[in-house]
Order: sequence, then C-alpha cells, then structure tokens
Amino acid sequence: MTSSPAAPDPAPHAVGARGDLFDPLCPTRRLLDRIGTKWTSMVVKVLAEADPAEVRFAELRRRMPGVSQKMLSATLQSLARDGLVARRVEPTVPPRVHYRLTPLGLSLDAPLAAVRAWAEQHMPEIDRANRAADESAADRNDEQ
Amino acid sequence: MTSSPAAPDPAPHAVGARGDLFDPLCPTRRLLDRIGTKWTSMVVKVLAEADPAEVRFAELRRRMPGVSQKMLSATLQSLARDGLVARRVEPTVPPRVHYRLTPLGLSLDAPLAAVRAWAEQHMPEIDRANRAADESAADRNDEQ
DNA sequence: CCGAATCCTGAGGGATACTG
DNA sequence: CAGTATCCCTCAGGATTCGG
Repeated sequence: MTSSPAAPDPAPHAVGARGDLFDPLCPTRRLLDRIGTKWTSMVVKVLAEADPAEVRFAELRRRMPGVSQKMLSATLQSLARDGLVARRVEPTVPPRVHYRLTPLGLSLDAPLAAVRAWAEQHMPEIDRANRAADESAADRNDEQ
Repeated sequence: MTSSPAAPDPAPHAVGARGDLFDPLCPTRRLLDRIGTKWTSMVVKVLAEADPAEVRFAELRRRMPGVSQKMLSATLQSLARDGLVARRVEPTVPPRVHYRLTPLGLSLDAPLAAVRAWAEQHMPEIDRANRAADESAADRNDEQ
C-alpha cells in the first residue's frame, strides 16, 4: 500500500489536469489502499457488528485472532486519522481506551458488506479456476 | 498479498469449523488481497466498461496510464488464473492477444462499483479528517 | 492495560533489457 | 506486439522490548 502512516505526498504538483481516475490520487485507488490493508476491513466489520458500539482495545484484540498489538494499534490510528473510528479514553488508572465507528466509518460497512457477500458467494469458483489452471500447468509438464 | 503466483495453500484442512472469517482463508481477506493489489481493480473497471468487450494488451495499456508492461502482464495472468478474465490469442504474426471479462469477472464489478461510489462520495471527508488530525498534531508541537 | 520504538524479513512493484 | 527475466528499492507487518 502507498499511504498509511508517513506518506509525505512528495508530489505537490497538479497530477493529471482532468478527472483522471488513474493517477495516484484516484479516490478508489486510495480507498483500496486503505481497506486493502491487512486488518482494516476486519476492524470495520467487528466494530460495525459490535453490540455495545464501543469496544476496548484488549477486547477488540480478542475478537481478532492473529492480529498483533502493533498492527491493531497502527490500524486503529490510521482509521482514527481518517475519521472512520473515534477514540475515547477513560481517565482511570490504568487507562481504558474505547473505540467505536464514526457515522462515516459505519457507512463504509455497506460497500464492504457487498464485497464480503461477493467473496463468500464466489470464492469457491475462483478456487476451482485456480485448480483448473494448476491442472493445465501440470498437463503441460506431463507432455512428451 | 498472500496469494498470487506460488501459493501452495499449505493447509488442506477444513476451513475453520464455521464462518471463522478471521483465519487466513477468510474469503473476504483473500478477495481483498486480490482486488487490493495495485492494478487489479483498474483492469476490472476498464474491461467492464470496454465497449467491444475484448481489448488488446497494448490498448489496455494505453487505457491505464502509469502501468508497466510487467505489472499489467502479471495482473492479467493473475486474473486469468482466478477465472475473472479470459485470454484469446490470434495466431497471427505478430500475435494479437485479447482480453475480456468472464461472467464471473463481470459480476465482481458490482461490488467494486459500490466501493468506487463510496470512495468518490466520501474521500473528501477523509481528507478533511486527515487535515484536522494534522492540525492537532501541529498544535501539540506549538504548545509551550 | 494501552501503546510506542526498534529490528528484520518477505513480498509488491518499478525500470530496464532481452526473446519469439 | 506480447511476454519474460533481472535488478533494486520500498514498505507492510510480525516479534520483541520499553514506557506511562
């Protein structure tokens, strides 16, 4: 991905004059850079489905097996920076930090749900296609 | 990305009891690994909107400023492997190779369109959030 | 309990040159 | 024209450690 933390945007010039959806500023490209990042979409999904909308860091982590604290932390920062999640700190000791989706973040869940639906419905076909491709490759190896 | 060329799928086991969307085999994760890849979604979009559904390699390349032949080639291979695009070779000399979306690939354009729509509609808000975050950061630097 | 800082690797992806 | 091979650099992201 291109963005995430530390992307100074080295090119302050006008990139493409017109609505060139194909320059690095293409909104779709930029959004995909975000949600394509490993844990982002998962956080959005988990928070979108969380019943008390607010979830603590540790709880969030428990609901996402496999995520490291570093990446969860980084992902949440990124999302907060983008205005997709909100942070609330309880000034207790030790501090309790809660996260929830903002309305903007919640609205992102809709297109993401579409993607999820497509994935669950069609990934088997993709797997079949892959197996077929592998077989053809094997065949070409078997050829005399 | 996890997949692409050379992904032996080391785990032939049952995909987690049930809808464990959180193991590496999560369909959504795998799909995002694909469409999150830099040029994939662009190819799908371009091919979905192409009027003669079939487009030659060079033409495709012209419609996607910035893509290198290497990456376009790799992307098309990947998509073909996944059964999302079909390749047709005209046995002339020099050879002409045409690409088009399969029905599966075409169906993927729907959820992608949803993502595109969201992006164009909401990226400005994200940009605003980012600027706001930057300002707060600057403020914290200005503090005495 | 929450998160920042550092180290290290593996893979994505650009530029260029070569083959059929 | 289409595709492959090589070089190289950047960066996601995992493990670990330190701080408040």
